[in-house]
Amino acid sequence: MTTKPSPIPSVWARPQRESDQPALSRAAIVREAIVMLDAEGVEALSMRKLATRLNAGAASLYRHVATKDELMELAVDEVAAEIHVPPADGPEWRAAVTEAARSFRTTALRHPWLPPVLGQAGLAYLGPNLMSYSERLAALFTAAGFPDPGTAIDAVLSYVIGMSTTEAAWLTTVSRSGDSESGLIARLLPAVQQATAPHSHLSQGYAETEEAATTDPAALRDAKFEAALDIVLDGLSLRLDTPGS
Amino acid sequence: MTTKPSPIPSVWARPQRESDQPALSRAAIVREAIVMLDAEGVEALSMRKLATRLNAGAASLYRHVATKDELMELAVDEVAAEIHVPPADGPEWRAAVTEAARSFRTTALRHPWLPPVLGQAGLAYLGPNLMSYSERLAALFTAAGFPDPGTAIDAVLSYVIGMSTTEAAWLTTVSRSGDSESGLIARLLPAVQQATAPHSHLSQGYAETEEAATTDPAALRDAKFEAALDIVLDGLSLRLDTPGS
DNA sequence: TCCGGTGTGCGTACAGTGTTCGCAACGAGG
DNA sequence: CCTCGTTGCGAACACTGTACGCACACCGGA
Repeated sequence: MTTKPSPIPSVWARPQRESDQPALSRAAIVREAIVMLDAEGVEALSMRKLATRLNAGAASLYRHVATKDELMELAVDEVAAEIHVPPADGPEWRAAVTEAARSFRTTALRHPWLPPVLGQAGLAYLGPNLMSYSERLAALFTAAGFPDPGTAIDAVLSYVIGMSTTEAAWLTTVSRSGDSESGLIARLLPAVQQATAPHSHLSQGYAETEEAATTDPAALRDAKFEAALDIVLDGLSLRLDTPGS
Repeated sequence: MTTKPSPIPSVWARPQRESDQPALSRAAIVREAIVMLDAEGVEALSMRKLATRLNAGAASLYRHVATKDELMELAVDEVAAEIHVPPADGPEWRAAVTEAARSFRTTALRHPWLPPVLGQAGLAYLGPNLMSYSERLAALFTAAGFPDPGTAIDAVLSYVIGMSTTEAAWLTTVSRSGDSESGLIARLLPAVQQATAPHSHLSQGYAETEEAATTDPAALRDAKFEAALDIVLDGLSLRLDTPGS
């Protein structure tokens, strides 16, 4: 109100191109969007808040990005660049695939908004970084000698996506709760016990949950990821030793 | 305007409890929400539209449901009741698990909004139907004699979730495109070819895509699901034959 | 030196969202 | 008959994503 009281064009110091920030570019927008997503989650990202953070007006963003969905696709692909896949070198395929799977997971957990967005997006899959990720995975499996690399990719990638989705959802609720992971587990324990009470196998299984409150939950999640991944990789190795069909 | 021009309380036929619909209940709300979600997807569901469909005002819904997120959790759990798991009967575990996996997938594809919501939801997992699903899965794996049923569940469930998420995202884009599945594939082919051009392994792999335009895409998806599932199940069977550790 | 044209920033407005408040009408119990 | 707790809801609030159109900065040519 006090800063711009009159529309008098008798302006003294004109805008003079406030060169604090290096202007406004698609790259800068995407970068800052990712920062916001990481910090506060999907529902905290609004075009207006993002613009304010960039010292810009909301409408300005639309000069560089067609729509919020497109911005999301760009963010997804940008983040996909962080996933590391070892080069294809034949016999060491198991270690390499394990590394690729771990890298996907850590990226997904570093950006917990990623899995659900991936699950909605649709055509973000055509982004260059996601493309080159798939490409490198395919190269790895063909170099290893798999007769049907496509199915191999489906198996391990689906597993990794599913596991990461579940974990990311959990991490999101953790950070929304404002509590630590073990703290939330402890607070949740009564509810879980009550819910699992009528289910004999579950109450037995969720005895682990009690452990999780004492030991480090993150380490336990790591172990679970590795264990189930090993199952999938075992299944894969069968396809390699007996190249039937 | 013409229906309620004056606030005169000289009302003749009072509301008289319009008994077309059986009033308004949490169950009815959730049911109708699922109908809307199935028909038009997540972003088409708003409290106001939902209320209108139930011949009610928007605010009325909040008498039966605390928040939209809670409504979503209820919808997720309601839909989870459709997933079928065969009873645990020992040696036939492979067929039974396959059936459970297929049932999860068909449910997810019947309600394509489910996977992304599952990935955001957080504590929907404590709903009674999801609980009993997990319970029946656990029963199945323990009856089969797996030394570590938890990891077995992780492996197959993560795979199924990941695959269903990807497929559901694809089906969502298909239905948003207003085209048929093979029609959309055909229209998308140029873009895909361009995107995969610099990636040798991918352009080879996506040669299948050309097939998909001619043959039935749904059948092809079914086959892919089964093939990768078999890999996971092979890995599982190893854990059973050699009960190491 | 001026002069258009092009691209960028953005104030404003619109239609829609989830949710809250407070009031009206009802059915049941005393 | 009169209360009381419950249910429905009109209106309002604080937001959201996005379209429109104007103002201004820059730049190549005259």
